[in-house]
Amino acid sequence: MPRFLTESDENKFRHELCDVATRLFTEGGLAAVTMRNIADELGCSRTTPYRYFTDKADIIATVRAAGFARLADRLISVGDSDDVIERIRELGHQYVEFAIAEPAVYRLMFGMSQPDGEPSLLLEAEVERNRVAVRNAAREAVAAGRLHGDPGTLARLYWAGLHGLVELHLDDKFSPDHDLDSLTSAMIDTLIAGMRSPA
Amino acid sequence: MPRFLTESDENKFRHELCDVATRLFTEGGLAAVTMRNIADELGCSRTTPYRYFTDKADIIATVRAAGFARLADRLISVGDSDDVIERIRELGHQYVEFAIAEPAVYRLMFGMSQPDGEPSLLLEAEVERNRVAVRNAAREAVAAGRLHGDPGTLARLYWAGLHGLVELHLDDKFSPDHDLDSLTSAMIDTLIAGMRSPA
DNA sequence: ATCTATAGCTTGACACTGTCCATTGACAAT
DNA sequence: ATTGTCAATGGACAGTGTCAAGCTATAGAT
Repeated sequence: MPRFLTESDENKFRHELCDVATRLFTEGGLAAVTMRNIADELGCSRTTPYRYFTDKADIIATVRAAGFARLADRLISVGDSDDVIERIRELGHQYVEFAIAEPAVYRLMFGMSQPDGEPSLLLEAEVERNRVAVRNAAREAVAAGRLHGDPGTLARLYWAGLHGLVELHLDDKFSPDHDLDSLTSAMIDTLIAGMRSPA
Repeated sequence: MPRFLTESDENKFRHELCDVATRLFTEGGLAAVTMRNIADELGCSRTTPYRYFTDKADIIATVRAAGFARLADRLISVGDSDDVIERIRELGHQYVEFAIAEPAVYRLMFGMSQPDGEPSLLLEAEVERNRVAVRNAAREAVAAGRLHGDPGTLARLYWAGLHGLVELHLDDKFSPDHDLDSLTSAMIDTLIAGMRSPA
């Protein structure tokens, strides 16, 4: 009988490949993420990854899923402050901080949604973790009477506002002289202020 | 002396190629936008476009610029209503309507910002037209005393909120049961409400 | 200790991409 | 009619993702 791969062996390889792909993308953009480059960096043949991933698309999806996982960890790490509003503020700042810390990955996470084939379940699960992190914060604020409206709607608006801010900043769509930090605070303040008064 | 190309000849070819590329992208995604496909659709050789465009990147940039031009036309077409706030509302709805009308182009416009080479001046100019359209509306509202804050900041927040909403919708990042129209109204109302009270 | 069946890896193709470059074709001025 | 030259073409070339056949090394059977 030949040598068999432990499940932890598979996971280890997948993890290492994911790290390499992430680094290649961060350093050289999508053009640098090539099967040959990944293989060279990993010290294996160019077709070896096909044992562990079905596609190159599968690899990209895994990199994106890992990014969403790190973002969700950040959002969840925002502890229960005594002030619910303050917690929402901190959550927003953590969101933007992640985007600034990993701009390349952030753009890959949101800019590569292609309606091809069946979507990665792992990716979908990690996105959901982010959803609930924001939704929980909104729900608590509404329950505490500090915000008014449908928690689901409020969560979506909050996420969208922050995401739009980050994307336009990363794409340099804003006028040249803008400070993302103060703009982030302004967005958070404006949204929260708008959510305070009953509809 | 050989046959020379009129400047209008060049513009005509460029325009037709841009239309073809836009259609190919809308129908088959980025993978369908290939020099050979464009050439076949245009009835010319695969290298002929290189007389009119420097690169494939130049072609993509032109398609994006045309998209920004159509969006800017929409935003500018929002007439001076007697109510400044109502004008801002209508501008927001027009923005989202464009994204829904041309989702593929919208994603190309915002999802293809690569820090490669020198940026297309035409593209930059069309983006600026969008900026001023939103900024003017914000400026007027502040001048009329209906909104409070720095007009530039308000314009950026408004654009970012709408853009984030559209992107998360197009990328299916929201929970399954959401209505973009009502979400758009909610975003507009929330932002405007938050911008009403002095900071 | 030897043999063998086979999981995992590798190499060689293939179709495809964008783009350069030499060649061809067609036309305006002489 | 000749000619000079711009525009268009088709043949390459390096690069891509991926399939398929062959190779290697090893775990279990003898």
